[in-house]
Amino acid sequence: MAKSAPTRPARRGERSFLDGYEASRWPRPSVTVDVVIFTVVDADLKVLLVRRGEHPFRGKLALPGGFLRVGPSAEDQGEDLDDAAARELAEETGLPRGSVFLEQIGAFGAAGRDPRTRVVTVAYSALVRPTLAPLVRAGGDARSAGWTSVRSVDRKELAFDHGILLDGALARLRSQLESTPAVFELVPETFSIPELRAVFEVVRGTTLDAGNFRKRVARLVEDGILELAPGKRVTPRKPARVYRFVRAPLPTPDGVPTSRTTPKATRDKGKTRK
Amino acid sequence: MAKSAPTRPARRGERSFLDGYEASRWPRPSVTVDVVIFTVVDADLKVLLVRRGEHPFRGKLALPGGFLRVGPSAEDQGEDLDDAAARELAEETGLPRGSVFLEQIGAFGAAGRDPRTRVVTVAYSALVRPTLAPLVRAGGDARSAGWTSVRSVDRKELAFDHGILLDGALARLRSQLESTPAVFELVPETFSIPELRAVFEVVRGTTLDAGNFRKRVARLVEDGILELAPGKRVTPRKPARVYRFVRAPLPTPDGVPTSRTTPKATRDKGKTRK
DNA sequence: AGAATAGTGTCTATCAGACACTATGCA
DNA sequence: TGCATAGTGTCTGATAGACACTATTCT
Repeated sequence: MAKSAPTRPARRGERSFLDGYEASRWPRPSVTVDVVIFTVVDADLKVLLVRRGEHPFRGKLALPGGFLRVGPSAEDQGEDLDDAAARELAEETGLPRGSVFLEQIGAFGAAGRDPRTRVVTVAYSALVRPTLAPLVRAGGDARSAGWTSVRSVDRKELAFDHGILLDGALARLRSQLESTPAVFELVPETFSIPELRAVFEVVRGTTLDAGNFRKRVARLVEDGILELAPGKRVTPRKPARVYRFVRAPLPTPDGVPTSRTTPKATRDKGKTRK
Repeated sequence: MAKSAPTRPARRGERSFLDGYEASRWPRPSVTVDVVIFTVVDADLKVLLVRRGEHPFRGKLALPGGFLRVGPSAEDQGEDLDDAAARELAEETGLPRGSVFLEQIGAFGAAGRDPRTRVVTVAYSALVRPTLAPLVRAGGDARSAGWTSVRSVDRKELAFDHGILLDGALARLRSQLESTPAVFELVPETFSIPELRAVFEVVRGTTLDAGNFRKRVARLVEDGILELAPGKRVTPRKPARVYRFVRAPLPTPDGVPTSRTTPKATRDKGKTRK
C-alpha cells in the first residue's frame, strides 16, 4: 500500500487528480518538533528544559518544542521540518539562527505518547557554545527555562516520552564525539587542549589521559582540522596555547566534510617545530 | 512555544482539559512511512522498488510505503510508527515479521515534497537475507515490485524525494557496516569468509584485502561474536568453512549488543588449534 | 621556592594495509 | 597436473592506553 492511499481510483491526468484530491479523509496525526539543546558549562553537560505551563504534564519539565506549522493548501504547505526546529530553537533560546549546530535525531511516534491526540514528534539535537549559553534568556514565550545538568535529570519525570528523546540525543552526541567535528560546537571559538579534553570527558563520562589526548589533537593540527590560534588562555596557573577549528576544511569528493577516518598515507615525521 | 499550542488558555484539571481538547483546529500533515529494503544478490546490492499505479508520480519508481494509520480518538490513537513500518514491510515483501532487520533512518518533511498535501514521511531501512530475497513476491497489493541494483538507480527519477531517502539509508548502512553487527542480516544464516567479504565489498563499493579481512573475522571468532558452523560451502572450487553470527552474545551493561568497540584487554595468543 | 598545570616522550598492544606465500580440492 | 580459490604469515605504519617525565608560570 504505497503513497496513493487516500484517493479515488483515479484515471485522470495528474492536474485534475491534484485538484480533486481531498486532503482530510483519513485522520492525521499532529506533528511536533522537540529540540534537545546541549551545552557544556563548568565542565558539566547541560540540557535546556522548560516547565510546562499547560496540560498535559502541566508543571513537569519538558524539552522545548512545538507544532509543525502546516499550510492550508497543497500550494502553501507551511514550513520545512528543519525550519520548524530552527524556529523553535531560536524562539526558545533567543540566539540568532545559524549560531547553533542543529541536527535531526529521529522521529518518535508511539501511539499514546501524547494523551491529547495522536502526535508524532521529530526530535532534534542542538549544540550551544559555552560562550553563548549565558545569553540564553529564560524562554521566549517562557515558562522558566533553564540549563539542567544532564546527570541529574530524572528521565521518568520528564513530560511525554522526553526522557527517551533525551537519551537518544545523548547517544547520538556520544557517537559523534569520536567520529565527527561536532564537538567543536561545544567549545568556544578558540580553546585550549585541556578545555577540549574536558568537553570530551564530560560527554563520554570518563576521564582521558592528558598525554594521549594531546597527541590526538596534534594529529588534528597536522591534518589541518585544527590550527593554532593567536593568544593564550589566561588561567590562575600556567597559560595554555589555544586552537581553533578550521572551517570548511577541504571539499571532499562527496561534499560531506569528513573528519579523517582515513589516516594520511604516511604521516610526516618531519618536525618543523624545533 | 511548547507542546500546548492548540488549546484554550485552560485553567482546569487535566481530565476536563483532555475532554475539551479539540483535535483538528490547526491543519495537520499526513504522515507516511517509507521503507528502504536492501538485500545482496549475486554480489550486488539491491533495493526493492515499486512502480506507482496512481498519481502523483504515476508510473515512476518509488520506495514501498504508506500512510500511518491514525486512530479516531485520544483513546484509540492507531498504530505505532515502528509498527506501521513493520506492516508495510510485511505487506510489500510477504516475508514473515521478525525475519527482517528494520530500523528507522529519520524523518523527511520538506514542504512540497508531496504535491497533494503536506506529508511528513518517516524513512526506515530494512535488511533482507539473500536466502529470503527470492521469496519476495512482486508486491502485496502490487504494482510490479522488484529488486533493483542500487548502482543503477537514477535518484532523480524516483518519486517524491525518495532518491534522498535512498541515499540516506545507504549512508546509514555504510556507517553501520564497520561498527555494528547489522551486516550479518545481509548474509545467509551460515556464511563463508569470502561470502561475508563480498557483502562488505559491495556495500562499501571497494575491494578488501582477503588476508586482512580474514584476520578481522578471526578476531570476531575469538571474541565470540562469530562461531564456526558445521558443514562447508559447496562451490565449484575448493570448499570454504562456514561461520554463523552468535545471537544475543553477552548482555552488556546497557543491554545494547555491542560489537566490541573495546579491544580485549590483551588478546590471548594461545592458539588452541595446532 | 613550591605547586599546579601545560606539555613531551616512551613502551606496549592492537590493528589495517600491502603483499608474498602455502594448502586444498575440483576439472 | 594445473589452477582457482581458501587460507597463512610477515612487515610496516598508525593509534590508544598507561605512565614517567620536563617545562612554565603564578603565588
